[in-house]
Amino acid sequence: MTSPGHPKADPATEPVGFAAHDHGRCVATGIAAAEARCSEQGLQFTPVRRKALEILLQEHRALGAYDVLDRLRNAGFGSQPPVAYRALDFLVANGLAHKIERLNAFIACAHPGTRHSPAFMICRLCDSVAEAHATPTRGALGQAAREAGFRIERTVVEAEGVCPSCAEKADA
Amino acid sequence: MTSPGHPKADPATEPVGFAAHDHGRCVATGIAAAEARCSEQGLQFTPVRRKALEILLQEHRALGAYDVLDRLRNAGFGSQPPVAYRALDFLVANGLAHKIERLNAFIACAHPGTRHSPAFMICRLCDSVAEAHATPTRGALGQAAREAGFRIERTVVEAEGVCPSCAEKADA
DNA sequence: GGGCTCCATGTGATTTTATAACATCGATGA
DNA sequence: TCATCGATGTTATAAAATCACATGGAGCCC
Repeated sequence: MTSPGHPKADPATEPVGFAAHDHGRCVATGIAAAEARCSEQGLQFTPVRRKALEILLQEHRALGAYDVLDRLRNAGFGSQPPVAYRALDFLVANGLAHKIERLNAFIACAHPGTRHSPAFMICRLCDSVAEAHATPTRGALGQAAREAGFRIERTVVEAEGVCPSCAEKADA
Repeated sequence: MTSPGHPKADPATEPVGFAAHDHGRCVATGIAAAEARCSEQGLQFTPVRRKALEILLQEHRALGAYDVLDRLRNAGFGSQPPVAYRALDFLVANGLAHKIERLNAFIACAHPGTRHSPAFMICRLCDSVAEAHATPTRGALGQAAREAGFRIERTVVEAEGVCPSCAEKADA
């Protein structure tokens, strides 16, 4: 079934988002962007919410709500599912995180502040997830919607496959 | 495929998949296509699997696995979750049905037999679902994948919004 | 200050969705 | 005959998400 020999990537050392980068900076800019957005819009960026976003920003992969809950509990917050779900719902509702439907899991938004329809590339070997922009109204789906008279409000676009670094390992 | 354009008032005709059509025919052709495909590929189109597909074909909306399970039970099949999940897994694995990730639910394939990347339009008001074709490698996502070196194997494309018939009702 | 509302947080309990683990049975074929 | 395989069935459990309700602080009006 699952092919052996492809250890999960270590998020602290692996190229993430499929490209090497200064990861500490991701977290800092993510939090800063969230603060900016919240103060702009009069939203409460409370401690749980901030911590939940930090948790997501630590990784370039999607975390299940219960993973987030564990870490929130360890950080001294409540320990029941609604604690995590409420924080995540807030982040998602305000464009600071996204839900990956295919994985029933959540990831910090990689382009906070900009209005966008996200699209995701999910590596089935190392579980890393990269965010790209989708253009739902263009392309085949947009055309089908126009022809059918369907009004698109929101799109889920997720590609599953193999990321470059896992493909390289597989070749070797 | 089903051709539109029936005069209204035929009880077998209801606007589904956002367009009026002879629905009884959907079921019949769906089952026929499945039979063809299975015999072609040496797959066992067993009674539970056939019934599960029939159940999905009855509706142009996505059914949860437990809805399907209820109906299978009523039809005399086993009553435990794996009964439904296994039948649904078979249908999905062989292109006879799709899972709508956004809804954690399943729908019969509208284009059985043809290889395709499905895309769905989900009405949030009446829960109807229409299937269209996606062209994942074209468009923004395909380009992002090529640039990143990501190999796409499978895509989830789901648009949530309002179908024409609900939009009309809302206007009124 | 007192009382009010609003909203965020916390809890226990439950529902919904999905899998694990194992027994049986019929078809196939050595 | 009997070994194997795949399909079906069962019980039990895991994983994901929500419900219902209590508490507590921030802001506000009087």
